[in-house]
Amino acid sequence: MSEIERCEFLCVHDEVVKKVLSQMPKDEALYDLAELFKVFGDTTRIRILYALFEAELCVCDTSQLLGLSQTAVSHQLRILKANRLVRARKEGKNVFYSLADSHVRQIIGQGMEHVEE
Amino acid sequence: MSEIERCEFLCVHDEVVKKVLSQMPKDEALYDLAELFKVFGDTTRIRILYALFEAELCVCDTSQLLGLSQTAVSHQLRILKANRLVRARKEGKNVFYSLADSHVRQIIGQGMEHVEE
DNA sequence: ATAACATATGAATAGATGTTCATATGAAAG
DNA sequence: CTTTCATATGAACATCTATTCATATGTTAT
Repeated sequence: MSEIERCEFLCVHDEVVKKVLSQMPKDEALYDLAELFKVFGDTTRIRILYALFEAELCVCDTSQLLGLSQTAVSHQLRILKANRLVRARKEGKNVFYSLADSHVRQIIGQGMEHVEE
Repeated sequence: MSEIERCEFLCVHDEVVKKVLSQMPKDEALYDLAELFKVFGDTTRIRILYALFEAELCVCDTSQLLGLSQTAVSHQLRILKANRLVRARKEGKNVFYSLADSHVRQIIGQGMEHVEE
């Protein structure tokens, strides 16, 4: 009898396991969810998002505001856009970015509440 | 005149910049926030958290439920606990973990909404 | 005490990720 | 059309992180 089987019969309450298994979202959804949070899980991106809380900003503005290189900001904005967290609006040579939807504020808001406790 | 200065005077609207700068949280808070989201940004940890949505589970249960090694689960639960996302309750040889507070559900819920759109 | 078991921990390795550097694209101005 | 500027992109490098393996801790039962 393997270690795994042993443990299963000792610890697991069948009903609980079945209940949990039946209510777990699909792996793909969980993967996507983790990918989304990964996007929030970087100081640079969080700072960019927070800056966009207050105003729409172009890449150049953002990089100066936050003391980052233009390239770094551009790379991160690309990731934010790919995950539909920001929107881009082109105006001449500039590209202005803004928050994409209300989820961004809500997710960050909840996170901040947790951190500040 | 450096590239940076050039850009600043061309793109930045002083009022906007001042407004954004004045409303940015402290770097420390933003760092902590990113650290928190980093915790959510891993498939294994998300799966563990979701499993705990439905029931309190011991390490062994969790590892079998999710098809992970005991060690991997233990390492991840340690991180979740350090970030106050789960609670531990010792009962004999077993340690039962459960969600720590309502923020966890809310943050994950918001994230799932965004992903499912 | 000793064996069996659940959990935790430390070190090592492999894979992922952010920044930088160099360069490309595309738009406005001269 | 050539220059200047804002932005984007690709490759390389350095750092971080999750898993595994080996082992330690602490609890229960014999």
